[in-house]
Amino acid sequence: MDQRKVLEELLRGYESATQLRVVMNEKDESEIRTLQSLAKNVLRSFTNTLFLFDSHLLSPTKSQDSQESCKTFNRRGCYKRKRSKEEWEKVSEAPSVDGHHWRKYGQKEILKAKYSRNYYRCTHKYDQNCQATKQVQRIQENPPLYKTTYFGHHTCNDLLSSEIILDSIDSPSDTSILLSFNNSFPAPTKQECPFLSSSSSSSIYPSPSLMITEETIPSCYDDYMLSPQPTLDDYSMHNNVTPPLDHWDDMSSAFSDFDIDDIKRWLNLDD
DNA sequence: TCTATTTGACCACT
DNA sequence: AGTGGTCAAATAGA
Repeated sequence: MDQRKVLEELLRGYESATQLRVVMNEKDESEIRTLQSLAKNVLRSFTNTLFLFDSHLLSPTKSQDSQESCKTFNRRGCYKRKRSKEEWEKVSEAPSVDGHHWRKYGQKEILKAKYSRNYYRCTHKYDQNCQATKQVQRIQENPPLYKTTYFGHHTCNDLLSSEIILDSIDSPSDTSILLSFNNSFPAPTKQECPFLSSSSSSSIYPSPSLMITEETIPSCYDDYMLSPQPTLDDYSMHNNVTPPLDHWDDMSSAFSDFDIDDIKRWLNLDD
């Protein structure tokens, strides 16, 4: 599958939806409320998908082949130093909320680093043999910047990782809309995206199929992916559900890492 | 009591 | 030998 064409198509849809929104804003609001809602969902879907591409494709992934010399021991402190998993980094103003449940298992002072590095593993490491881990390190004070390095993909069945929650923003009676993913297309995946399925450990990465289904979901997951800012001070609290966004314009702030220009630049550069 | 975090120890890697 | 990744006992909190 040509990822470039997917991106270009998504960009077209995104920009069309944006224009549609502008046009609708100029009309009688009461008449087009339904259309507005639909347009919001369309635009949000494009935004979400572009966000995925932005963070997954445009951020180069270092693939680290492991040292087979690593051995597993039973004694304390013995471990496989490097796993044969992919790794990738993400730098953000806040420790990224990625929709997975992590358990901190270590903290180290790193040489020449101002801040200590925190080590996390998937909560389902043992019950579901999920090998995903991540390291979070603060790299800057003002504004706070955190570098998160992910190792391996989730193989656990984590609810938040397998479904995208896209409920309507301004219509309380609306049923939630889930954006489901399957493994139809080969594409990279990252844990920092709360809405990307990672249930497969195969080399075929999950990719959004833009299949939208309506389901009722627990309210605690409402607007999960639209959380504008995760808790900064205590990363261990990153599973908290942040308040829902009430305004359309908050969409942009919800995707601090999503840069439409980055995607456009990437498309041009690759020509 | 159960679960998550902290932290010192241990060991692989360079 | 120094550094960094992981383990697991101790501790904290719900």
